[in-house]
Amino acid sequence: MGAMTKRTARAEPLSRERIVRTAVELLDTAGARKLTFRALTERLATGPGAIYWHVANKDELLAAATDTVVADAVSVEPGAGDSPREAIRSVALGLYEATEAHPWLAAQLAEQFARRPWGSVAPRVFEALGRQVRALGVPESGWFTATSALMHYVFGVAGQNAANTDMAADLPEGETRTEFLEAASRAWEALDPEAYAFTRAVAGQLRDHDDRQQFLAGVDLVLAGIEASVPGAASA
Amino acid sequence: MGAMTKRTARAEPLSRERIVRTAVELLDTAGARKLTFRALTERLATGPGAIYWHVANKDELLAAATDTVVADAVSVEPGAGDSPREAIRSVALGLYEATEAHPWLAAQLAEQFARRPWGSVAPRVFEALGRQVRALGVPESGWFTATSALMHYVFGVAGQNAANTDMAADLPEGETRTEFLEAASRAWEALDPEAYAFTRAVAGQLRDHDDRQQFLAGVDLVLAGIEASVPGAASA
DNA sequence: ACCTGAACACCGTTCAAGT
DNA sequence: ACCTGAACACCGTTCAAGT
Repeated sequence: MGAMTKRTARAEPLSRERIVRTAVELLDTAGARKLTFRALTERLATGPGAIYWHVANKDELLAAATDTVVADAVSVEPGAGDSPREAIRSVALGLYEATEAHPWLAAQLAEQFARRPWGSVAPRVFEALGRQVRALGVPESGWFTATSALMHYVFGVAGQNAANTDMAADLPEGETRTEFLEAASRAWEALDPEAYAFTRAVAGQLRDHDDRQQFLAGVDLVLAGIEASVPGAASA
Repeated sequence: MGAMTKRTARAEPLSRERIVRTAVELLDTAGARKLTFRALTERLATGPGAIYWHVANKDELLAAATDTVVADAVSVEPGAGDSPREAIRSVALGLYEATEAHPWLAAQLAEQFARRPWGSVAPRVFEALGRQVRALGVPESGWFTATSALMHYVFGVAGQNAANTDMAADLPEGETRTEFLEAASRAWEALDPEAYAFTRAVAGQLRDHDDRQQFLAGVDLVLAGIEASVPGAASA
């Protein structure tokens, strides 16, 4: 219509922060595979060169996007009256919910943590979980092992559960989580009875489980293992 | 030299199996980012169309490559005299070592398991770990939770440790694992003393830990949590 | 049934040139 | 200091055509 053809909000000047924010939006709405510099330049109404002035490359952009979201998820302070155990559950749940809200996050968490453990993402998660591990009474020599185990569990599960949401936006469409689990469960039931006796026996649990409840059950399980290493404590 | 210019072994005809095997070789030697259809056609001395006749697309090729390697890693039967606990450790260690030998594997495991849990990779791992979980005496209602927790831990750690090897082939070169941990540890020590008190305190453990030993310590920790849910058993 | 290879529709990244 | 946008060197995938 008329002289103004650009439909993008243009008041805000380009900045690293705005680029990262737009990247997160694009990741959330279109999926990881659709985050391209082309799509970004279109949304921001600039050229690729402008983006490269603020951001070194795509890897750095993904790292920054991941960091923003994780910082947000971890920033929720546990309630003052919470036991360490409750605090760990709430930190873990916060990360779990972040991966639900941002289906691309889980894969990026794994990627970031693996490729740049010195980056900002790992310390954030490590710190949030580790403080509560310490409060649990774990001796200092066990801090690293216990916190690592917790973190790996959280990342692992979050990755698996989130991906299905991702698929809905990315691959076949209209498939709900229930249908997805239904299909997976049926596939497990169709496995060879001898070679896959255990997996077949557990197909029903795969079908009926509730993701969040299952996630917390696993956190409790790891917590039980950690608490077993606490000198004075009796098991809850 | 002379009339024979193609240096590739040509006796073997093209087949899905040969394509997958070549893909694994390429992944191992050149890294995940260098596995392209271009590189593949060159090594196999064909055109892309030939590959697409045997394999649907790149995703399927990666799935097949992952499946081969996992099948191999999991195929090692635990010793007849092993306790379930020892058997779990040896299955876990087998997967850990596979990700050490194939640095690209960890990321693919996460990917495969997330995007296609009905695929062949997940059941293989689930079955190998789950049989021992059952042998441990875990009640049936806890099989899924316990096995999932174990598997996620194994994948999580494997991912983190393997990536550094990957980086050596992929990003900056010449960096050894020790130097890598040294740098990460120093970065953790330089964090803000208030916001990152725990992470700073643990920087030394990051620097000094042995990957494999740490991995097994985590497995033991999760095992302790699982055993806490076994009715009759006393803790080891 | 199996393979060829040109072509298509994309990528991330660079860089001379502008303001 | 910040931005433009054409150009470069790639991708995965398709498909008419061959044998």
